[in-house]
Amino acid sequence: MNNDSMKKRKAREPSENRQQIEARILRASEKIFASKGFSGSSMDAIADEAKLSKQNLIYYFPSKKVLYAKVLEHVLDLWIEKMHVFEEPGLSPREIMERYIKKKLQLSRDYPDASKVFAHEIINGAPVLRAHILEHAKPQFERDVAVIDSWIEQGLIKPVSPQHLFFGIWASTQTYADFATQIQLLLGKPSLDDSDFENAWKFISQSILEPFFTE
Amino acid sequence: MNNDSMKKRKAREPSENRQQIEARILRASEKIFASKGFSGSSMDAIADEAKLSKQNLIYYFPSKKVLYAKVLEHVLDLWIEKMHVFEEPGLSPREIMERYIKKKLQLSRDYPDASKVFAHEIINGAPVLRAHILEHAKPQFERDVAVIDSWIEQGLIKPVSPQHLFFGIWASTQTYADFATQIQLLLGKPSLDDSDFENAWKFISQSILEPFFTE
DNA sequence: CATAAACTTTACCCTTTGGTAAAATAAAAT
DNA sequence: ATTTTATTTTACCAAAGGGTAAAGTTTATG
Repeated sequence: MNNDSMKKRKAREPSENRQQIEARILRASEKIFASKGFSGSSMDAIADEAKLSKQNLIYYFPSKKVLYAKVLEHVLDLWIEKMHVFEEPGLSPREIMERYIKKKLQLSRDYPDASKVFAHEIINGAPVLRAHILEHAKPQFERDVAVIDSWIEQGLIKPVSPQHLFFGIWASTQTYADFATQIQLLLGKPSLDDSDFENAWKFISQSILEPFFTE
Repeated sequence: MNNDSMKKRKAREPSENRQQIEARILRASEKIFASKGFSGSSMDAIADEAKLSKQNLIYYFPSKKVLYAKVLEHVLDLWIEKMHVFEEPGLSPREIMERYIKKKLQLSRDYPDASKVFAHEIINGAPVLRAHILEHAKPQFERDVAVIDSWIEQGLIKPVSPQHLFFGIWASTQTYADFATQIQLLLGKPSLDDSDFENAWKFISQSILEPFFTE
């Protein structure tokens, strides 16, 4: 008895349209969750932002939790999965960290909402991400810390607490996403532009690369 | 017709008790707003935290907005009013900035909830603080920037973008309040202790004081 | 101790919120 | 063309959320 002979017809492939709609919803969700966090965001607000009805939204994503989980998946992919110190042969510690910091800064510029969703989740006590952080991010973090430590042992860089080095890098790069509003207001600009990120980069590299990663 | 002759007795002075209760409520509110932000926090949750009924809470503070405004007042007082660069005679730029950074770090340790409330407000687009930032914080910021600039002109410190210097200081100090959860999880500690703040200070002073504020 | 003022509790009320259920419509596939 | 399947809309609903109103209770003071 093969499929063709059965009563049931084969389910349609997810149409191009459905994927587009889901993507639209996820972008909208990310935006809403970014500004209000999980409990402050309503399905109605998300539906509005995605330009469909709340009921229709629920048709695509059955609950707010599911939606939030999906958004977090994207965030994690950007923030943790792809963010670690790559020890590529031929690259000096300085070059590796330069890439790391530039990439982090790039993420803040390109995905500020993802950064904010992550910030909300952490400020909130990481109710959803706690397990993932312990199981995936922490081991990765420890490997990255070990890399820095080995550089110190080899005398390639100046002694520094690798842990706090990372905390500092994350803080000073993510601030350009999470606290963009404050920065814009203080700089008197409607939004952050290339030059702001250029200046951010200059400062961060002066304060982190220069002191520790110069032979 | 003097007061004594009138029917109405004079209103009681705010009793010791009332002040204590209001303080308790404000602490509770700060805690709840810190973890969930304005729209994610409910009067019920705040009442619970402050150990009184919702109705009773409303007796003391007539609305959530009012409560939030009061909490923000405290936050602003700590974060902005008292935080600026004091040009005390006899102190070198390095000493002044050392104090500034230490104080900031102290605030993160002593008032993490205040920091988080502020973070929520900013991530949210500063709906309530916008005016205050423009009218008070921005002018203060510009004065502080001018101080740094003058140090650079006098050749007292290495050239640096004063604006981004402040953004970097704020980010790397506040992260120990706002992102404490993440830091705890990654360090495998139940809470941040003195040694963590000591290490944070070492790192920040190495990355900010050393490079720019060493003659 | 009587009474005004301060505080607390009880009853409501309207709106928002996250969802369920099912009816109506659109789009494929046979 | 017809029947499945996918999508959208319409009707509801129970719980939560922010308050209002007023009754009841405590406390201080004349």
